[in-house]
Amino acid sequence: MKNKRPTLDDVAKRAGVSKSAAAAIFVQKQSTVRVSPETRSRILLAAQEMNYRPNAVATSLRRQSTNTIGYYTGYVTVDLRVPFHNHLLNGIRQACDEQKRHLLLQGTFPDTPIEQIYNDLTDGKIDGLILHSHAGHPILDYLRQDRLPVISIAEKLAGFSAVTIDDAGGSNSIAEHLHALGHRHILYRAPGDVHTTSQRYPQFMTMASELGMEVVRDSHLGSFGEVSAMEEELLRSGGRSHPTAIVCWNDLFAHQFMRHCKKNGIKIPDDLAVTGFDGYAPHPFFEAAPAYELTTIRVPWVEIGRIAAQLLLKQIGGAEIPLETLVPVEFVCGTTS
Amino acid sequence: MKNKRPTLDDVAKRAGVSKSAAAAIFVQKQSTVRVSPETRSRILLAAQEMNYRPNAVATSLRRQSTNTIGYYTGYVTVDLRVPFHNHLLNGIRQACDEQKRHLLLQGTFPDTPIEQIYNDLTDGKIDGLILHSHAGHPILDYLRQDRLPVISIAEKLAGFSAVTIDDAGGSNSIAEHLHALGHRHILYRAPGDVHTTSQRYPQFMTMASELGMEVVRDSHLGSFGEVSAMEEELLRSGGRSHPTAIVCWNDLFAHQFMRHCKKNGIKIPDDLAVTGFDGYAPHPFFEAAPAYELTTIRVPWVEIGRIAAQLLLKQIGGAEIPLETLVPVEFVCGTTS
DNA sequence: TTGAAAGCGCTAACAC
DNA sequence: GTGTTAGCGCTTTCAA
Repeated sequence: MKNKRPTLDDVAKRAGVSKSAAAAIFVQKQSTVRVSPETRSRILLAAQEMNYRPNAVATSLRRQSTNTIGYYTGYVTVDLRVPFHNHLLNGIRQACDEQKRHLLLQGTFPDTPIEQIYNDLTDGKIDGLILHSHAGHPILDYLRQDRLPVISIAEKLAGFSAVTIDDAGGSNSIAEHLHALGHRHILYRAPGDVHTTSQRYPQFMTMASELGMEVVRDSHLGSFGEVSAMEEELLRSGGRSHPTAIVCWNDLFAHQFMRHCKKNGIKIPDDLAVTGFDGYAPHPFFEAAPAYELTTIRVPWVEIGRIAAQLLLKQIGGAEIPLETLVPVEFVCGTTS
Repeated sequence: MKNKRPTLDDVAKRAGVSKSAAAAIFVQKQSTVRVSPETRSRILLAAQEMNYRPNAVATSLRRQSTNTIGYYTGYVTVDLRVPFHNHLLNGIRQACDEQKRHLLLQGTFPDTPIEQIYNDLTDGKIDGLILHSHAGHPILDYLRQDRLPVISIAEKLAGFSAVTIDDAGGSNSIAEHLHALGHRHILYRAPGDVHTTSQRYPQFMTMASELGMEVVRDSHLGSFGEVSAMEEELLRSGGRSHPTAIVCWNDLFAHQFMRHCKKNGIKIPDDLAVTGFDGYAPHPFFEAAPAYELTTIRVPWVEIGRIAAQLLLKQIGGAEIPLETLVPVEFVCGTTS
């Protein structure tokens, strides 16, 4: 039973027809070749008897396309347990499902040389790439040399179309919200080196200044938002410019901070208000209710993944797609402010 | 810049050598063909000048293997936001990374006809499959006809190797734990139609009986573990056989139940003890602390994914692998019992 | 050490 | 309508 798999040739021979007659029946798109109903059923019978199924790799080689798209992040290796990745990839998958495409997660670790990554991305296994990276990342120059369709997530990158989110609008909402609550001294928690903050922080600063709030930025944090010595210091000192609200560039940093507060008996929002950014909607059924309902900006990452994949597939199909597609965000008032 | 990509032929021509000489240099495994150092560098130079990279699809066709494995679940469509899926897939990815393989998530939705799924799974795009399904699922018969290497997750399935978890041991631990706490009347929450419970429930029953506990099973639940009318009834009635502990076949059902308790003012664990099963370890940095620390059985799904992928890759490599690999679980005492 | 040639399994243009 | 044929880009055997 487990012999070599039959090829189109085998089927054609058994049905007593030529390869092209048989091919015409299995080819997705309408072939120019016409087959009489009688021949057709003879071929189908033969195929069934032999348990024939077309070989996708041969088809891909011939057609120069694989019906598969890829995802690459230039930040870290993909850990699917991280909400950002699983939400985004879930959206990408949805779009793939709808359009009967496949999603390839290439194997790469942090120390894979860039040429190797470039190779893997452009060696023909995928028809297009969803890219989560930032200006200056070495993969960009490589990809620009290539003809592989690419769409960027969350960041505009010269030479590629992008799906971006309304970081500015979200930052404004938070500034206005805190101002309305009477906060005047803010601590902004963000890493020094991550590019996403480059959108969120300046806008928040601008809006906060306009509203007459003072902002201190702490960028000496652990890469997962652990509380720094400077922060501890600032929180201890009870002076005039003691911050009353902690604005975090993302939810993770907010949760890290709240963990610290819990340990140290700091009451939220009575002693300090805390806000985040990203607002991964918990899965309606599968997630436990979080301990705090964070005030945050909800970014619809699932939807963003879907939109990006849909646009990419259009582009692969030869259509022009807009250079930027801005996805709106939503202010969510929780119990931490 | 963005011309057609050069082929091996192009490189060979430019270097003034034959295709096979050039091939010998790019082929992964040691070729029988030997090339002089001088020729070699001439070829490499030409390749570099033309920005040549081998076409993976052509290689796959020729080699009849793709360095890619797939994942299919026969239960529901893959929602990556569900901890079970993202933990398992994360483990699979880890193994793929380590061995420089790729992971393909095929596009399928619930109503895709089974033949279509079978086709997608066995049309040559993947070298092997990680399967999460149950006895009686129609895909099994199809896959058995094929030569595609398959490894099953969490369930023994005739004809395939499996990575299983110690459901029995975990169930025993819970029974003993509750017994030690003095519980004698238990409500067991499980769906009627899911096969995972077939391992957990009978074992729990056996152990509970041995210990002299009484168990009522409620299987008339919503598919996400919503509380049923019978359960409400049972909880209201305060008779002798009123359950004092609720054992859930998985964490999800436990969380659903606790949500109900919270709404109805039922105190845990004072009024009722609750236990789960699966215990997805929260990601150390990226997840908010859950509202309750559930007493549960921790199943190392990430590790299971890794082990399954490693075994599958061995099998693809031609090695014999054990028919069953049992992964131990760990009792975790939380604050809900 | 190098080159020629035969496929892997399929598609599509073209001739009958 | 149906069959023939030339590749897609690569690997590998075999002969030179």
